[in-house]
Amino acid sequence: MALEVVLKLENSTYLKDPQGSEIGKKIIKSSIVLISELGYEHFTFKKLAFEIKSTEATIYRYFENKHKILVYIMELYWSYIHLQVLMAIREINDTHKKIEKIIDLLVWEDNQDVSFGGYDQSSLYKICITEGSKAFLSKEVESLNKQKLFEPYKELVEMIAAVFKVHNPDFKYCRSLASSLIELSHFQYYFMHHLPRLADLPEKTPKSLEIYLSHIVFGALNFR
Amino acid sequence: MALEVVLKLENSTYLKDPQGSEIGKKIIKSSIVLISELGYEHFTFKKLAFEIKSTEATIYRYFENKHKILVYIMELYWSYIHLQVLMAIREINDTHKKIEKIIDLLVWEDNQDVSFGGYDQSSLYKICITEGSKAFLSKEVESLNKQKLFEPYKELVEMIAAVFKVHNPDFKYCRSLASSLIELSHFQYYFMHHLPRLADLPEKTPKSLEIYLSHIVFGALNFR
DNA sequence: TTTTAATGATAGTAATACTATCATATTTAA
DNA sequence: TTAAATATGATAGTATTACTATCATTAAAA
Repeated sequence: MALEVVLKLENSTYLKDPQGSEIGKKIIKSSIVLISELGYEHFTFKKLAFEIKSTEATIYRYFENKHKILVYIMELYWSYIHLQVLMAIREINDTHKKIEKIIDLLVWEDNQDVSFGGYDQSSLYKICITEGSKAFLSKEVESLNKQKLFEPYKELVEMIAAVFKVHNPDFKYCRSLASSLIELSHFQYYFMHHLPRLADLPEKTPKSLEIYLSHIVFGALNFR
Repeated sequence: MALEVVLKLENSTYLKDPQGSEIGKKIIKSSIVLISELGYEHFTFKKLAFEIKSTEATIYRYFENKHKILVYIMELYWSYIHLQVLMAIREINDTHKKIEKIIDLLVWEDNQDVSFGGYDQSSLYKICITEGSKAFLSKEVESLNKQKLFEPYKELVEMIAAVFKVHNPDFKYCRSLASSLIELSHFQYYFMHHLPRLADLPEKTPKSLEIYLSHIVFGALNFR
């Protein structure tokens, strides 16, 4: 299956819509590869300009600064997961199975078979694991938040929380559990690969991470 | 109660031990205040030098770069929590109560009454909430890890994991649960204050966060 | 009291994160 | 078809950052 998906982001993450031009698309594609290779801190507009065979000036016409590019990429990720989850759980009736599916979609295999905007899937996953939280852990949160930059994250959390709510209407922390699930799926993946003494997932398989996350989610939902 | 605690860190976080001189202590104290005020990204050696009425050159004799200062501060935090937990749970026999105490110590009230090294407690907490994960989410992890820079975090996780293991010897993810607990205590605190739609803790009280974390931990430990 | 170590003062460099300007190419609209 | 608008390229320049290096001065230790 090769499904083409194009997600349109509507907010002030960018100055000029990168989806609207060839060079804009190259900016996003190359940013994803570069940030995952160099790490966010070592990623610069100069390196990106060289990569897309253009100039810094051009990039600045699309994005105010590199942080906005990171936020844009994370918005792509959140919207993408949102869409994937929506499509996948539609046909499932059992909430337990829905939740298992959500966990499955949050933990990516190396071979993601759904192409999406032509972006490098494994680079995108690397970024959301290692750089994702840097999108909102900054002094500028309040201002970025006012500009609705984290809307896709919030919508994803609310959608997952709604599934939790159906599973257990008495559970009071559905949103917290949803955001915890998303963050933990990244952090535990990172720990199992880079700081293994902070986790007990020696096999380093997506499956073992999914089992751990299931314990967390169903443990909390079925508590008491 | 005013308890004086001095923690000695033994590794290559620093070039010259900041605890060994007045100016060294000022570097740490002011870094804690400055990073919490400006955020890690806007914190520079120049601003720090101005604050301690010294020069950049002097700071470079203590720390290679600002990232090492952040790691040093996080090591202080992890060691401090470790010590607090050790002292607190010694006299508790019931593992359930031990775990509740751990959660209590991870979530700080505004008025921490235990002075520790003369550092500003609320600034230290702010840093570990907002900047903490930046200490290890970097391309340099592997190298920093080889230099044993995350040892205090690992020891804290292993200590908490040991308590979980006594509570439920069959639970297979004690380390992951411990690191999850620590990270979630920071992230959910951050969400409840800055991105409230990602959490359901409208009261924004330490207590409500502790209750949520208890659900996660005991939910997972008592699962099935 | 002499050596050693710590700090201060100063200078300099390469890279980063921008801002600004003008020319040129391309697209669109009158 | 031509004029106007828009997008990009080329280039330059600035303030700040993240260092490295050197030498003088001061304080502490032998």
